[in-house]
Amino acid sequence: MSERYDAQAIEKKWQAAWEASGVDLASDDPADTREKYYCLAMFPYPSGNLHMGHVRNYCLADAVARYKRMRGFNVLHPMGWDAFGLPAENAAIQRQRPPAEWTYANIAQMRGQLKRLGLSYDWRREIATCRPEYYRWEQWLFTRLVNKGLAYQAEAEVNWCEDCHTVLANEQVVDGACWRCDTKVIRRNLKQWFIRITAYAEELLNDLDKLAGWPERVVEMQRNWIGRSTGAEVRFGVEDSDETLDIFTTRPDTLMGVTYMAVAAGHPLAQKAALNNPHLATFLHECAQVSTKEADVALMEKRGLPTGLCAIHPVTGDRIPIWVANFVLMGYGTGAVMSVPAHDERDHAFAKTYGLPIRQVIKPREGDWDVEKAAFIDAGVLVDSGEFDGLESEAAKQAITAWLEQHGKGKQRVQYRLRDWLVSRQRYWGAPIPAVHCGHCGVVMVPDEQLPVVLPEDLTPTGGASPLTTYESFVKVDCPQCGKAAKRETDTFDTFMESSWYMDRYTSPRNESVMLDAAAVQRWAPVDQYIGGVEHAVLHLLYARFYHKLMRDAGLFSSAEGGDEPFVNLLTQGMVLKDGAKMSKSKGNTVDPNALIEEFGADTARLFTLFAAPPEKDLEWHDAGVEGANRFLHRFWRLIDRLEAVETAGDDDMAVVQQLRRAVHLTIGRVTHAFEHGFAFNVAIAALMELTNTLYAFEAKGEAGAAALREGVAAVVKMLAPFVPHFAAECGERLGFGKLAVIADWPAVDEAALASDSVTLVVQIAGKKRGEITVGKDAGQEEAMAAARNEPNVARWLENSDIVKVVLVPGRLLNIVVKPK
RNA sequence: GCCGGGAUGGUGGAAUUGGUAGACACACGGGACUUAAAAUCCCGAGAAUGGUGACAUUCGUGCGGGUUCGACUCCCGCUCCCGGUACCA
Repeated sequence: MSERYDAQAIEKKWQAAWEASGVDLASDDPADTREKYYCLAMFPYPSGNLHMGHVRNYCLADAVARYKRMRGFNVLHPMGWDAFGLPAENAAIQRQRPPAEWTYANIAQMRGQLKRLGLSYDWRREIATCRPEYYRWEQWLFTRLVNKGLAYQAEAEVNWCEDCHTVLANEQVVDGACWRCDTKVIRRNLKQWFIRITAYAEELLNDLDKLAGWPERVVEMQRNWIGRSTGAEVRFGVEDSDETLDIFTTRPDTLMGVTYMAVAAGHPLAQKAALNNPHLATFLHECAQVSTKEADVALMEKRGLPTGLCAIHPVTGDRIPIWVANFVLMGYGTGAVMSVPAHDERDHAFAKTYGLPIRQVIKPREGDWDVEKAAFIDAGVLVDSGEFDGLESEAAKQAITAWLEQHGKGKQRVQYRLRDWLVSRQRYWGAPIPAVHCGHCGVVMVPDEQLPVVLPEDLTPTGGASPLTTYESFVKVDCPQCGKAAKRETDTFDTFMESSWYMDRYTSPRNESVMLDAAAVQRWAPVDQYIGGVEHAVLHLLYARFYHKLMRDAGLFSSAEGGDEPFVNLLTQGMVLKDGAKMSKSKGNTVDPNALIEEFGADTARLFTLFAAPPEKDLEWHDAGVEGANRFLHRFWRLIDRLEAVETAGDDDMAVVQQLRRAVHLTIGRVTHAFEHGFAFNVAIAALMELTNTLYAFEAKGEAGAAALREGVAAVVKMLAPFVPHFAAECGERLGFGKLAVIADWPAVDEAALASDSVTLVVQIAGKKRGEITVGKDAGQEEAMAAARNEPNVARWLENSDIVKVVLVPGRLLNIVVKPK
């Protein structure tokens, strides 16, 4: 009889053993012939303490990594820190200490927590993105993008607080006001850095087809985000002016139905018209008081005002009033749209509100439609469209676009919803943008030999403008080109920059001479399995795909070496909830992983998070379930006690032994399936619990029974290893396995043990279950029907009916369709 | 608003992807062991009706329709909840 299962002692013991043995390290040895497997969980923001979402994410990934090692792969499973970001600045403001201090302390704290969970990382490869040896390569790549014209500066709207004199993140705008001082937020134009992701829109869209290992929903979200649409660019004239008003429309077939134009408040025409129109100027000012959040813009009341200007219709030459509308966005398309109230719902509502004319130019192919009542938005046949009358919508799109092209008033164009990536932030705790502003040379990029531009780590933000802007030793710099006194750029990069390439950097994380070592990329990339929250479905995952292609095209690796896509398979895990809401400090519904580990041990925490819900669904936290997971480990521990005490003097019923072996090998098949398809670990663990119950119920009487029992227990131990590695290792030791054997090989299914001569069929009468029969495994319809008629309940149902049809699903069911006599 | 997803017993969830709805677990109830409790082991359980009972019947996967021999699963129309919405990460 062994001692009670002592999680704390066991976990300490095995963590030390694994660290000493180096089993978790990924081998770069070219002589290592094992197939590679790159398993990556999204690295955390070092916010202070590990939360349950992290635990779930990393336990999932660790189970995959450990399983793959057991299957003989050379596994790369790294960890690091997405260390720049807003929360560090917020903490710094509150504590009046530099964000670097807080960040490094958090990293140390969280690293300890990850180690305590027994996650099998190759810690030699740890990355912190706030280190200059990491972000220098981002700066290096960025200067190349600028040279290629893939990065540029342009004006963009930001949320601005007049009082704090600073740019606000969307998160810092609460009900249209500054979160700190409650001042009404206004939109302001600033010169910003962009990366031309739209130049890659087509490839990012097309390569979605390569992502067969991604959830369909994520692919769909990216497809919609990129939002490719084909339409026409149309050039309207402006009355009494040389200017033109360019718009894009996906419905050139409705061109003859335009009754007004709508431009954004920030559009030059609107600004110009407001100069001698105080009423309009007031309206434009009001429009600037909505945050830049898309949801805010979309939900606000649709309002507008005429500019007094008129556009000239490119075909008819008609005068068309130009309105300013608050729902037209400057940063999207050309900042202007043509409005066809008869055939667009939003235009229709706007026209109704302001009494604008509604002109029908498309009719349904059959029947009539009253456009005064509602917009007709489907395709149809053109009417009141002059020479285009009678054309179908599709043909009309072609014809009208062709006409515009012939007359130099437009052309066919592909438009993306995707906008260029705004990468500059007016913040301190981020990677410096490697540019210098020179009075003589203009904007000059920092040359390679002066990289990295190191961020001073000892500043403390106050909540106003970034402390970098007033930090002389940072700002004052000689122009790299002419040598005269110049000013350093004080904007920093969006933190998505760092998280967009870390997956590739992990392949050669310590390389000081290149951003990526092509040989290392070839060895490890792309990531075979990426795991992280659904909330990253679009932004992070799109930027990372983009960045991978940028690095490829910068010549750091070829398609053949690193692939065109960074992540082959993606698992998007659900959130951890409590009382129906996402766990968060502000809601006060967090569960501290540390307390859990101290009370029950890391293995219990691991087992519960994997068992409580399927990985891709949200996990509702209940403390009670944790005890259940712990109880299972204790129960299995006692099963080994029972195995050790088994007596083998008697004789076993071989049929029963065979049945046990069948259960064991069915379970091996089910658990293996979970690892190979979809990672439904909750079901895999349930299967292991079920088998444990079966093993408990089995009583070995002789050698054969004892052997089958031992085989079953050993199989469960091995299959538990990816989930509860310390526990499994200790059980393995009790069973006499070699020191590292438990984490070294995966049990195989013995096909012979699965064989069975008979099957149980459900018998249905007209689709309702009325009984069960046991027949030979190859039984045909006649044999099954004969057996069914022998079932009293089935026979009773057949008594007063005629059989209309019989459906036999082999191995599953027999459905007898009847009608009353 | 737009894009994506979800809803199954008291609870978390399962259902081989159109074939026995509720595996496994939690909570609960009963029994065994114990002086007692804890722990452990065994058993029970969707709801309703009938039957002493084995059992049988009806209803049942958010709501309303449809397809099918058969629907949690597919189609059409809704409701509510969650994620994203470009400066949270």
